This record gives sequence, structure tokens and C-alpha cells, in this order.
Amino acid sequence: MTSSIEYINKLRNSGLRPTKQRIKICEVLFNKEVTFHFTINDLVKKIEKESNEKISLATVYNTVHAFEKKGYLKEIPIDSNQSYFDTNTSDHHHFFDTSENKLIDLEDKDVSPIQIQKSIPGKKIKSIEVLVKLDTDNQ
Amino acid sequence: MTSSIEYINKLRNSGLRPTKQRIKICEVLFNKEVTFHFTINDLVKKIEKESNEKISLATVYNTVHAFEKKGYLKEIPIDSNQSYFDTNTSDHHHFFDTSENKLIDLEDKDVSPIQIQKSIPGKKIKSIEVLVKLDTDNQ
DNA sequence: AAAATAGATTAAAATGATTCTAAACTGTTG
DNA sequence: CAACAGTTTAGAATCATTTTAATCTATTTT
Repeated sequence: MTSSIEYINKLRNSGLRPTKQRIKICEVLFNKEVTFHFTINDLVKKIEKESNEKISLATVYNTVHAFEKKGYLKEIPIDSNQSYFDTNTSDHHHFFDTSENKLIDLEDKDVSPIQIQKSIPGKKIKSIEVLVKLDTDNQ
Repeated sequence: MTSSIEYINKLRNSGLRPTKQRIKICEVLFNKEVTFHFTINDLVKKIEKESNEKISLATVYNTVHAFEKKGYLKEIPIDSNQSYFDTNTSDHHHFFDTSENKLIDLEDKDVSPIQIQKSIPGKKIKSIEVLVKLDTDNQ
């Protein structure tokens, strides 16, 4: 449980004005003991459920992108028609259950360390992400 | 260089009728000594450049999906607004250059072997893919 | 080889996620 | 409080992809 004052500070310190909408989105995203994955659509539903005021869809998009830019959210690469985000911004990998379109965290200890022995001149590695696709095991 | 007769057989053997359009797309995709990555848009441009007849966009989509289903193409998970496909269907990983939106193959020998120590009941692993994001190295 | 049929192609419309626009609103600074 | 810059908003626009339904074609049947 984090109080809104802390979100206000966090936002101000990031150069983002602490608006009512952003604070509400912080509460929905970060006021949890566990991290989770979501699409914009999921987030909109969550906001509706957890509050009375409605936030415009454009604002939800703006805010998620602003938070991503500041490093408070991570987008997860999935070949899907919608974007998936993660409130866990630490270095970790994912399962993607293709039968239910659900993401599951893989802790770092569950994946052997990954080393890349190739480099591209003029480019630097920004991230290394493993996606393990799962399917129903119909024996 | 593969002759159209071989594509016709390949298509027939997969239960796909060897139509003029599918044969042309086979030629554009598979008549190369090297594998490559493409978006639907890239493919349409390639077809236009390499032939006179025009293939409807819907057919290009249909065909790419049919080929993917048959295992002749692989979709690569990228958090982008368009789908990327690979004519190299072998098990391998990728760099994604975020400044140019370009994919680069990583050979298997360039990535340390990956082991997943976690399993999800009732699910089996379908694929393990590493995406290494690159950015311009401004010193 | 013509007829029947199942599958494929097509242009155009529909869909759906995301982005843009421009007007109204609000937090911050002096 | 005034002024300004940043933010929110509804609705329009965009763009990749999918759907529709009519036409066409490869294959099978007769």
C-alpha cells in the first residue's frame, strides 16, 4: 500500500505533473503486492472496476507510454495485435500461454544465464528477453 | 534456384492448391540462397518488383498465414504494430535493431544454451525465443 | 472432356488497436 | 491571481489485419 503522496512525489520527480488521472493509474498499477501483466484494455477495465471516475482512453495510452518511457513499465514483445505491459520492470523473462493469451513470469533463477557471443558494430544491447511459448499438453 | 514444379509439389503435398499466386509467392520467398525477414508490406513490394502481375493484399495475408501454419514461415515476436516473418524456420534467435526496425539473425552458436527450470502443469513448451534489442551506440 | 464441387482470389468494406487533433482544463511559477 | 506550459478529452483519423460475398480455378466426378 503506497499513499498518493508518494505517487505525487514519484511523478513530480520524474517531471510528470501529478494529475488526478495519473495518480489513479499509479494506484491501479502499483498499489499491489504483486506485479502483473496487462493490455490497455485490461487496464481500462481495472480502472473502471476500482474507481468511479472514468479516464479517457487517450489518457490511458498517454500515461502508459509516459510510464514506460520513465521506466515504470515494460512492454513485452509478443507477436500479438495488442501490446502487453509488465509492472515488473526488473530483468526477467516470460512464458506466453498461446491457448489462453496469458503471460506468466519466469524468474531469473528459472532461466539459465544467457550470453550473446555476437556484436553488431555501432550498436549496443539494450535488453535480452526470452519468450517461452506454451501450448496445451494434450498428451 | 528451385523450379516451379518443385513448389507445385510442395504445395500439393501440404494440401494447398498450387495456384499462380502461391507459386509466385514461393518464388519470392524461397527462391533465394539466403533466408530473410519481412513484413507483409515488404513482401508486397518484393512481389511487385519481381513480377508483373499484382496479387491482392488479402491473398498475400492468406498465403503467408497458410505457409506459417504449414511450417514454411515463422512469425517472430516483436512488440511492434506489424508482424514480422522469417523464412528461416529453424530454431534460432534474433537481434532487433530498434533504431532501424530491422531484424538480424543470431546463429545458435552465438547464444548460450537456454534451459528453463520451471514448468506449468498441463502445458508444454512450444518454442523458446530470445530477442536481443539493439540501440545505436552513441558512445 | 464437360459438369460439379470445393477451395482460392479479389476488391471493397469492416474491424480494432493505437495515434492524432484541437479545444477545454489544470498544475505550476512568478 | 495571471500567465503559461503541460494534460485531458471526445471524437476523428490512421493503419495493419480480417471479413465478406462474388467471381474464378484446380481438382474430382461423371
